[in-house]
Amino acid sequence: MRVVIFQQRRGGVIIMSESHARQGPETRIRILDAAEKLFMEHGFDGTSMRMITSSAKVNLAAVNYHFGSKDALIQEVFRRRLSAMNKERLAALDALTEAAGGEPLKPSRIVEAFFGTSLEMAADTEHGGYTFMRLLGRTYTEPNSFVRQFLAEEYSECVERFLAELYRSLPGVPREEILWRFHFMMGATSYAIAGTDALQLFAGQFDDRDPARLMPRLMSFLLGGLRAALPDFSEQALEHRNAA
Amino acid sequence: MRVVIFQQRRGGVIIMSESHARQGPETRIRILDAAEKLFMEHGFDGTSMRMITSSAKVNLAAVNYHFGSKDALIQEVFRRRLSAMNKERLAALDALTEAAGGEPLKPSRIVEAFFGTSLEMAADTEHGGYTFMRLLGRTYTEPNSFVRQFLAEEYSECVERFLAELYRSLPGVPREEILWRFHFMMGATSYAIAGTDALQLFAGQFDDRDPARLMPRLMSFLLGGLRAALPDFSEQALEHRNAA
DNA sequence: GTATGATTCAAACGAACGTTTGAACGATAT
DNA sequence: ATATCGTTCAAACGTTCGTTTGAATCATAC
Repeated sequence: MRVVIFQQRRGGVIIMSESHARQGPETRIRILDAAEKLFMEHGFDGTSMRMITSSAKVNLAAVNYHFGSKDALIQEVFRRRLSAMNKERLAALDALTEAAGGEPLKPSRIVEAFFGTSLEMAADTEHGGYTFMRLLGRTYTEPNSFVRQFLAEEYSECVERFLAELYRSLPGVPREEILWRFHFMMGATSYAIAGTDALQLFAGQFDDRDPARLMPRLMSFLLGGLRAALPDFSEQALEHRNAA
Repeated sequence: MRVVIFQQRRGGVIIMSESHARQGPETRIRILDAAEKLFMEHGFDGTSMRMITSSAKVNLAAVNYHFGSKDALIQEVFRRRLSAMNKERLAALDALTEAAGGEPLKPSRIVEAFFGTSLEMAADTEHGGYTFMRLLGRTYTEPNSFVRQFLAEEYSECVERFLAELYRSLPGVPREEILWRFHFMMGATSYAIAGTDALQLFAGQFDDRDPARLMPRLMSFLLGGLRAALPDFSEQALEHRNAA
């Protein structure tokens, strides 16, 4: 009767390094990489254990041995990337606030620190960053997935700090509007990363997908939206809608 | 040996009206409504035939009898809504161009005609419009789904016409930039509709979800992004990224 | 009333699913 | 050499999947 403690994951790094790879790279990593790619392409339910293990060239039982279950594997796929990404974001924000010396930051700097990190990660096609960012984009829109709860916890601290800086940076703008616009910015960024196919389909002559140009393109759009004139909630808007 | 021709769907309306509803509303409609809701909540793969038929209170075999297969059901879920929505969009655009009498339209009008239609449909919680728009939002981000091909075909004509009007409306802006910004606008709108949970999670104090206010909110953001200053592709941008 | 043809129904089909099992393996420690 | 322990392996577990089947059920046409 073998008992495996899955909470060993963190300390397990030490064990792993002493251990021996029977067939090439570490099995855990191979599984995570394969799962990440397949989850991005086919979703969680559309990806079977057999697809993952055969793609990673490991035995079918390896996932349950190393991670415990399919759900636990999903969580680990997100954990290993999200934590680092949000740490990078917070570090960029810390650098900005320190350089500003107590003064409110420029909105453009805040937006660049947050969404620029997304784009940089998405530009990394060599180490799976691109794959992961597309997976992240499609996971946002899955309402009932248990991953949602996980994402919220992982994001909350980071988003709270960036929102606080945005509030300071735009003192004349109601916080509710900033919150909404932050939401819109996330949507635009998510599509910029994940939805290239969608754009390509109804626009055949579409060539310039140079990731180096995506950054200034997206930033122009985001900042234009963030600094746009405030919405008009008067009855004029209602008349306007009825007329249309 | 019973033979069922599934291509009867269109002419089938006549047959259906002569027919008799053995148990309340038409079985087809009940299935489509239940499937739409379940697909939105759990995705295509996460929704089983048994979930659909038990939710619609019909026999398990009813889906295969009326639609032929699960995939065909998925297509029909989209077809019955998408066609009407894009027709409405094109009608709105026709009304605008006619009123303008050959002159280029104002960008704000074009954006309102396209994305306003999305919001209006999403505001309809009584007839399933809201459910469908959320389903649509999550389907955009599923790369390998066969529905993607279907969506592209259904959208292409409509998007082409709106893009053409945007080009005419913004003669000084490179078409590639307009295309990208249209893409960004689709992302922001999709999140505005589908991603309310995401926003709520990391912003607990979030109250104002009044759909009547969403329209001017989103329009301000979209137009601000569309009319933003053009991106700077000079080497300055690269230096800037290295500095950050 | 009887034949017709569309629809519903309970039951079953083979295939694929996530997971478990116990033996085999291989490097390290004694 | 032998015992130990983490890992891999082939095989099987019970469950659920989408789909099919053939009989039962209904309103209509004759």
